[in-house]
Amino acid sequence: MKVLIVEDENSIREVETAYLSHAGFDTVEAKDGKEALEIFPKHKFDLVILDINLPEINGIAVCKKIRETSNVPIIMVTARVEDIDELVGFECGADDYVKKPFTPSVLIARVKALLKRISGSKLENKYISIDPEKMTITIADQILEVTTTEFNILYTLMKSPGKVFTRYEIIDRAYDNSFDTDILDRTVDVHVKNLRKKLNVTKDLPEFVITVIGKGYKFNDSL
Amino acid sequence: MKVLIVEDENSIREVETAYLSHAGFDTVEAKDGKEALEIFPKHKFDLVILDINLPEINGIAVCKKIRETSNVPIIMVTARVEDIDELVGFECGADDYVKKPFTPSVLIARVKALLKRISGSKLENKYISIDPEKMTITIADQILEVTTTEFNILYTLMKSPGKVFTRYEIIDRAYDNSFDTDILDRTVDVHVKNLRKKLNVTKDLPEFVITVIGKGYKFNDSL
DNA sequence: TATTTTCTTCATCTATTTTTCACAATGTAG
DNA sequence: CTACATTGTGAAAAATAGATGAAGAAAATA
Repeated sequence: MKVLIVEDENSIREVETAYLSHAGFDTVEAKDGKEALEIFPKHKFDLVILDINLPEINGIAVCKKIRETSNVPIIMVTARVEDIDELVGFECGADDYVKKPFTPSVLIARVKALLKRISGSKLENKYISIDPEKMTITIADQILEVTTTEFNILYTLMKSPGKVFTRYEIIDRAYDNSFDTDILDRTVDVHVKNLRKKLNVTKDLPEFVITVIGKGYKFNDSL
Repeated sequence: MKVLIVEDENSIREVETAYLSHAGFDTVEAKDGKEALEIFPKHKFDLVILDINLPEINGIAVCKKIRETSNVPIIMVTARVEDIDELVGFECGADDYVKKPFTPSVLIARVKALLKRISGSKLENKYISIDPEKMTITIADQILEVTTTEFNILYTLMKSPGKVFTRYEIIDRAYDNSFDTDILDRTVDVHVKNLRKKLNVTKDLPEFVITVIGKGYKFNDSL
């Protein structure tokens, strides 16, 4: 788990880094908005912690800029409560707000909570919506009934649209860490077949699960 | 996997070497920047760990010098957080930064993470972009459909632009380590032919895969 | 325990890819 | 320029990979 910490005050930034590292996160620091935007595309961050009052480019602008290319979870940090009030009304795309001063444990708690929230959150596009909490798949206003395995496979693929998963990767992720699975990779084919049949509720639907011959499957990322 | 460790303090260098060796890496040590630049071209390193504060030639200069001839992954190490801040903004070409003091396990984790990140990362230039994760090739905003073998061949060549690969080297690398392949080398010609046809999406494109008569093929490195 | 549902395996069919081959085209050395 | 070697190419054959239906095993439910 990689976190980008954007904060101009050295002391605060170091504390944030120290605690997040200690909590097992990989951290990268940026001391102003310009630097943050330079660093951001060079890594694959799972979360961004962003101070609002930054020199040069302020946090809100950084947040909007990041949102142009990424849905990475963002936590905004500020000393002024008024900022938070404004921000919440004012759509900047952040996922959570934390008020300074905060204790490190509060920050860690918020980070973990956000990651958990995001990781289990709905995924949707124009055609399909999938809700892991309710374990439902909705297409064209129809709620589909799929099995747990089918759901997990679709959810795995859909979390990273376009990324090609091998059959073994799919087994690893869609089955609850059951490491000793000596399941044949061909089993995935059968689940995909059944899933496709269920997803195909109306005509004119695009192909959701795409076969990548010689590799595995991916979720259609051109939707 | 061969790692070059550049660090002037004996005790730290020894610890780094010990842990990396234990983790299965082949290590070579250099105790200053001058030595590093002498040793570097003599081996084929998969990664470089580079201290910033070195006598004579500092780490940043070493990094830039290495970058003139190689894209080897580089991890910069420093005791001063300010260094990292500066560096990240300041393009020196390193791929990751680690703050001293670090525990050995942190170093190993970063090394592994970096190698993983690099190994599966996108390659691109002005004309073409190739994404191993999505297994896609993009030219002039068009996503091409190529087979697994074609993709692997292009990816192999593109990872080392300008380097000439014999047909057998291509077979070795583009096929999943299936050593006992008794495939004719001319098969590569056919794949290259088909690949070229697919890459040729618009006019005015440069030649991507170049024939080196009597040797093999290389990726055009003048793009 | 009986019943139902889900999961896995297997055999078969179909689609796609990979390889080979023969010949054309091109490059190279004398 | 000729003769030889190497590469390009289209098409057929061979090999591989994926889709599918069905059946038994396993798991969940009643």
